Amino acid sequence: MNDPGVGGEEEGQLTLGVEDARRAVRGRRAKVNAAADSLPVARVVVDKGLVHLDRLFDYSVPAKLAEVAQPGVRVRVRFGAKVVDGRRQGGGLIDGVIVERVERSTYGGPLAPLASVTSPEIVLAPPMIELARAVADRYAGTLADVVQIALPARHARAEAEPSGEPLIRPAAPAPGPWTRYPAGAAHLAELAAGESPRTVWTALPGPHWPDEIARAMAATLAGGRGALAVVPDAKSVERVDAALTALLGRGRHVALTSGLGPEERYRRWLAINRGSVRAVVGTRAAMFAPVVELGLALVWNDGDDSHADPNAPYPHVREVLAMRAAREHAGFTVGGHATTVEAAQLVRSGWARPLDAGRAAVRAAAPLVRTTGSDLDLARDEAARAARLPSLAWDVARKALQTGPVLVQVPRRGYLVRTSCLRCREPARCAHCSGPLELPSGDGVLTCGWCTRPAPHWHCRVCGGDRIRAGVIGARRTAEELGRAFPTVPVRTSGRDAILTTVPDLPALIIATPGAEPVAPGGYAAALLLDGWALLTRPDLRAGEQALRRWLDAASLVRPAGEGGTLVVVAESTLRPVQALVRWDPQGYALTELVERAELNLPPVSRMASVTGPPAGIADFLAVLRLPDGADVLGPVPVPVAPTAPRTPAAPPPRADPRAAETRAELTRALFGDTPPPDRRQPARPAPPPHHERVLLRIEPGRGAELAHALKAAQTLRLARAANDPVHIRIDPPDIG
DNA sequence: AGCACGCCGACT
DNA sequence: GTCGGCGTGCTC
Repeated sequence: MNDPGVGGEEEGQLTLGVEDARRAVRGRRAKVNAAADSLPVARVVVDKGLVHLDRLFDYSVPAKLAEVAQPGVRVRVRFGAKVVDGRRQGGGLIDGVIVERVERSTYGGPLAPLASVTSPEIVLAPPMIELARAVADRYAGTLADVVQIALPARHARAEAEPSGEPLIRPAAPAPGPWTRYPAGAAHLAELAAGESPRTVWTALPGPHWPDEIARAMAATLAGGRGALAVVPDAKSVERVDAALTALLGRGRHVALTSGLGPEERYRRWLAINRGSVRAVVGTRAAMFAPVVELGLALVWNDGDDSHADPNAPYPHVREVLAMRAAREHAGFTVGGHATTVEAAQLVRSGWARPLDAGRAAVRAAAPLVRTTGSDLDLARDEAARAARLPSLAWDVARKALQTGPVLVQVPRRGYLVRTSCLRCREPARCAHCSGPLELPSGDGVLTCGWCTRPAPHWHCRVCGGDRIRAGVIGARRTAEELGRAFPTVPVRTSGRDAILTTVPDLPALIIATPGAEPVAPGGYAAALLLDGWALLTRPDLRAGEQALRRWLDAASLVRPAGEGGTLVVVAESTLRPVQALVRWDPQGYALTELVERAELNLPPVSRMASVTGPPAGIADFLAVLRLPDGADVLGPVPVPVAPTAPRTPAAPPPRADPRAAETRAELTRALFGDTPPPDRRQPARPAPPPHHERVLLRIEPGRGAELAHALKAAQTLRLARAANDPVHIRIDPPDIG
């Protein structure tokens, strides 16, 4: 505790109520612990403790902290103390942030004083607190949880350094690659003029998107405002960072990635917070970067999983940035080679407008896309057969390898597959609630995974077929197999654990999983997208959308058709995502998907939430829940106890404390000799398998806030009563079949 | 979540 | 009697 904090608490002091304190001040008996003269109460969000109870705690502000204890500063407070004879006992020091200063407390009891102000740095200015509050409400979470995500750890040394003067505005950049978009230059001009356009940007295939992001940011800077871009991974941060450096030089922007150490992270974050730097590119956590006077909030590739924060309450970058843009009157862009259904909804609702290039420009930039069925039509060549490579893929690869590298995209292992129509492969859905139909291993009755209704007379709502196909993932082609098929060509792999960033423009086979594709500076001569159907039959509402996004991302690394670039996708050419790829029409796909989701009452048109926990907890939660009119309850259904689930009650502990039992045994042995008394405990019953349930809640469009509010109220009520059988709430659950 | 108060069974 | 088990409730 030799931190240069400002102390306010004397050891063993008598706690004064606010009124007492003010009387003391008035009576000119002001002692060390007298409360501040004006706004003597600080409302504090505490960092630990009441994990789920979303409350602020009031503390009195000692006079000596009156100036420094501003809203937004970090403080230390005593928490959890007991009052004995008017004296506070126990209670540890915990971290918190002052949310506001008020004249009087609504709390009935005596207030403890702020123990100290950790530093005068305002790390959570009121607008950011309001944002955190809104995000917490949107996701039925707590302010403390959101603050924890938004604030980086403090580092005293970084804080002691000056952050430098804000730099002068750069000149507006040339439109550069934006000239390929009819409205591109105008969009930059709007940003530079201080306007706040909201756009859904469908990026042309090719390597220019980092430069395009950098130019949009630079235009915003030219208009005197700040810009924030959030991208899915460190690799993408590097690309945008490089483009910004090329455009602005050094010192005008920062990159925020999780790879930074705590000191450097906090140093950069402070530079942003202090207004020294106004352009920020980063990964997920950067969504809360306190850019001064935000003029543009941009998210790239919003369909990527990494944009969903893994910490409660699981805010999504796209949603948070949209909220920020609205609150801070900033421009907003969601961009990618693909279009998510959520982005399409932003356009359809009129909240954002499309920003795209038109058919001719797309045709000029995209590779030739060809499709081939998966298992039919295997190549005649012996080695290609062994690698299960269709003849078209084989031919294209062989030819392309004469002019450059060839990318082979293989899906990762471990996709679960549910049921689909045998004829058209449309996922089988429940006629009542549109949930995914599952085929239990025991009996053969099709059952809805959401509402548990059986579907014995299912028929496909697309083609009318009535035969079910239970998906099984075929054997994955390996790099070695491909290597044998092309023995003279170097084979390199890029995947989860070893990601290649770039590969030279030389003939080589590059095997990569989705998202890990390296960039070839001159573009790949060809790309093969294998196992397309495996991506498509994943038990996920977004399977088609995700597959298309991964294909488009890979396809964007291939040379244009005019330069011989060719893409082969191994999947049924009649499937909608495949057709969307062939036509290079991500927006059309997203729009169709959106219309369908609306018809089926599925997200993001309807808002959904899941509640997971032990059956007793779910039952109690539902009993307590006052659901808004018209909301649906689907389930509950049993679910495996997820590793991410809230504190799996690890194998029920033995009834009695084993150590106590042991010492007692020792004691009896010492007292009564070596013969232990008969053990009267019940013979160990086999522990019941851990079992959770999940219930889905659904509400019509536009009423998500009501649902979140009701869920949070029920959660709060239960937690106030007892902490038994805790349940876990998640708005926008990612895995709803 | 911690942590304390408080009310029932085994040992002395 | 007294120790100590964890059920219930509070934390500014």
